[in-house]
Amino acid sequence: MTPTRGYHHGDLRRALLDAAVEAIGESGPAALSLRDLARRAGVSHAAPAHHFGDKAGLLTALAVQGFDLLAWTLRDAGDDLLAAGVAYVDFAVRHRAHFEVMFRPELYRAHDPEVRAASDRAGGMLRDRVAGLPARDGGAGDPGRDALAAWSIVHGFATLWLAGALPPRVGDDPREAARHVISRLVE
Amino acid sequence: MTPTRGYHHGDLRRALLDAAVEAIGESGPAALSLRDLARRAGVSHAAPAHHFGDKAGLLTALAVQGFDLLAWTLRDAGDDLLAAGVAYVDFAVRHRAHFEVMFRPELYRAHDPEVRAASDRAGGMLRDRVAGLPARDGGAGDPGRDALAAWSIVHGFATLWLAGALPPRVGDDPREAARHVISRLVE
DNA sequence: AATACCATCTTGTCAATGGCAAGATAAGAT
DNA sequence: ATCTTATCTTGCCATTGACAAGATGGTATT
Repeated sequence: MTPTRGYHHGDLRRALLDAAVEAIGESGPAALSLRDLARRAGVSHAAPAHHFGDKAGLLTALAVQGFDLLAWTLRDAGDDLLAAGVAYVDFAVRHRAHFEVMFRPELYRAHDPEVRAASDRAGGMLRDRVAGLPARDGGAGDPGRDALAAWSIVHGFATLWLAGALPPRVGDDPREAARHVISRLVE
Repeated sequence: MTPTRGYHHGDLRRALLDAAVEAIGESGPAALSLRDLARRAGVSHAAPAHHFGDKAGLLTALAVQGFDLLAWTLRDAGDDLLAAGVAYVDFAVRHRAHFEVMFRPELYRAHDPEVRAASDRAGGMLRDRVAGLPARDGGAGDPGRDALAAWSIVHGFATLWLAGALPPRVGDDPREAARHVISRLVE
């Protein structure tokens, strides 16, 4: 697969990020070990430091990747808020490792300009979808409040799903379950 | 304060849990160190093991404590769903350390019977409050769906608040902001 | 082509941590 | 008074994150 033969790996940065996604998927971000990533990539224990500085540096890169992925996912989901909400939940489930890091700012450098930029891009996508919401019956729909409510409900559902906190009744299809929950807000 | 003079601490278990709440409040659950807790309590580095076995054991005890606290908080908030929702968010902010552990099952033994029992008690409180929801206009309000939507929105808002992910616009009063968000669902 | 330069990766080391084992101390039970 | 048990300590080991110093190989300059 990877043409890694020589002294130089060739694409170690990407390999380490991929390994991190795999490792976090297995044991969560708290149990992540740089030395384990190095072993998975077949390099020495100090190789990751060169590319990311320290563990927070690696997770910062992962967070940037995650926010970008989320922005693209929301863009591709189209203009409909329900569809965007389902896509948000689907992203959390399919890219669990990224999602779990993104919203745990104590694990990485959340003030990093790249993180801010990518995070703003994703946030903008979500806000744009909320703007299409019909004003609620009787009241003037405050877009800020609506966006916050929409973000909260999809983020909460995704988080509870990932935490395994939901009762079995909810089923095993996150998209289907998310549709039901979100439609309670936007119907 | 604590009569700890002798060889035996007297109430080490409680002291360690208190220290854990303090430490997690400072640096999050991932950075928690048993040895640091031992230092804070003024005992040797191996003392915690006797009471909790290992780190997961200590966090399991903390999760039980947290779910019980949450159940009491919801009970005291009264029957109104809006009030219960605000209380949920308020709990997350005021008992941040407990909350952060409770919904991170990979950190502790989530299948522990004591955890299950306490978690069920808290969940029951929330469901009882949702049962009082008026059926939504036109459709038959499915209580399961309503409960899931209500839980999702308050949990999501609380999580985003704690993560510092919300824009400054939202203000600095979580109860006030939560009231606005939740009323978008229950109005 | 020879040299200098620099990014990449390795080896070696240190302090801190989690966990285990064995022992010391105190408190209560018989 | 002795036995038993719970509680806490000391000592130890493997693992980890971080740092320092060195090895390797590609790239630019002349």
